[in-house]
Amino acid sequence: MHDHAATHDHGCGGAQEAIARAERLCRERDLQFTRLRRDVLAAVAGQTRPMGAYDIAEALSEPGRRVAAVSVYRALDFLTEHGLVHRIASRNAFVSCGHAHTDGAGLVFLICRNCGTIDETTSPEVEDQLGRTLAKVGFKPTSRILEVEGECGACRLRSADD
Amino acid sequence: MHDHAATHDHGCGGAQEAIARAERLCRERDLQFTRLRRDVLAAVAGQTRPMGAYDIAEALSEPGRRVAAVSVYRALDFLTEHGLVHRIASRNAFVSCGHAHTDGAGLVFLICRNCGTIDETTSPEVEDQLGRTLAKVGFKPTSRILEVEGECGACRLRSADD
DNA sequence: TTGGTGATGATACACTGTAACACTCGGCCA
DNA sequence: TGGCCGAGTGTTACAGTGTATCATCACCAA
Repeated sequence: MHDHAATHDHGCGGAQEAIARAERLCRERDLQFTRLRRDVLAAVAGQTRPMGAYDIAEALSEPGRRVAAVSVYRALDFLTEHGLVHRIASRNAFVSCGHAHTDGAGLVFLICRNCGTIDETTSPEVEDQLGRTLAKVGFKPTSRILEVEGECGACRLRSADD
Repeated sequence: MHDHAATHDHGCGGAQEAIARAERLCRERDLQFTRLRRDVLAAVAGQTRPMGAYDIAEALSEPGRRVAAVSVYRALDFLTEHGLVHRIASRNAFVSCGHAHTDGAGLVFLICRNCGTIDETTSPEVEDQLGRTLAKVGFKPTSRILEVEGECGACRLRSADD
């Protein structure tokens, strides 16, 4: 397959997998994977675009059940804390984690200006250089966010077709 | 002095310099550096921590003059557009640009968890590796944000003193 | 049973950002 | 001179994002 490690494994099919991984992780760590948390994860994992907390709340609400945004935020706190979803700071929105990795280190988010999808990769080289740069200025990192906006591969091909 | 290129030149003294640079830039590009824009820049440049738009509005308001947040946002739009201040996405806040560079490319923001100050550097090496990584996955970048949270050099020394 | 803990529901609120409209001020042109 | 136009600003209202607080429920342990 393609030569880049991390690509869309969100998108409909990805939701099943994301939930399976979450269940496994919660069993291992003795955490509660409740219905709300599962539903929030499913909603986020069913999209290739980032969802706002209020979007999620609306998506989960139905005639019989009203899910308030605050509940969604709590579920998202849980999910982000355990690396199952990520927050996209530049969009105030959330995406499900496409990786199987445990710690959220070294992630790069690729946000397409055209189609809005978010892809996620890691780059040890970037990580490495960044670590070196930080060491040089005497800064001890605990977390970092790296978000790139631009045009994704699919959209570039599509616009080349014109 | 220290071996890292970019360090605090905000902080009180930096405000004068930031304004001087802004005036120069606006003259060059035939832009209006109005009182409001100058005051907003001064407020931001007088701090080493990021300021929220509402903080700025409050700081500029006095008995005789009420500055509404929306006015501050407009001034900030202008200032960010021309690279005079930067928005810190992870904090919904703004800092004045410590560099003399023109385009906002390759910036790294260092946010201290302890004292809250924000430092700014650039790293061609990180930039370079990131470009390579993006090329590999076929993503064409237009802008990026890179924000690192952790402990700054000053705070590390201070905590080592204990 | 009682008490504690973690998750959820519900309301209210604080903070962040934008839309829409009116007004002023300066420059420009008839 | 007078009128027009555009940029900047003031003002109000509102949309979107996130948190504080308290009540309730389920579950487990003493």
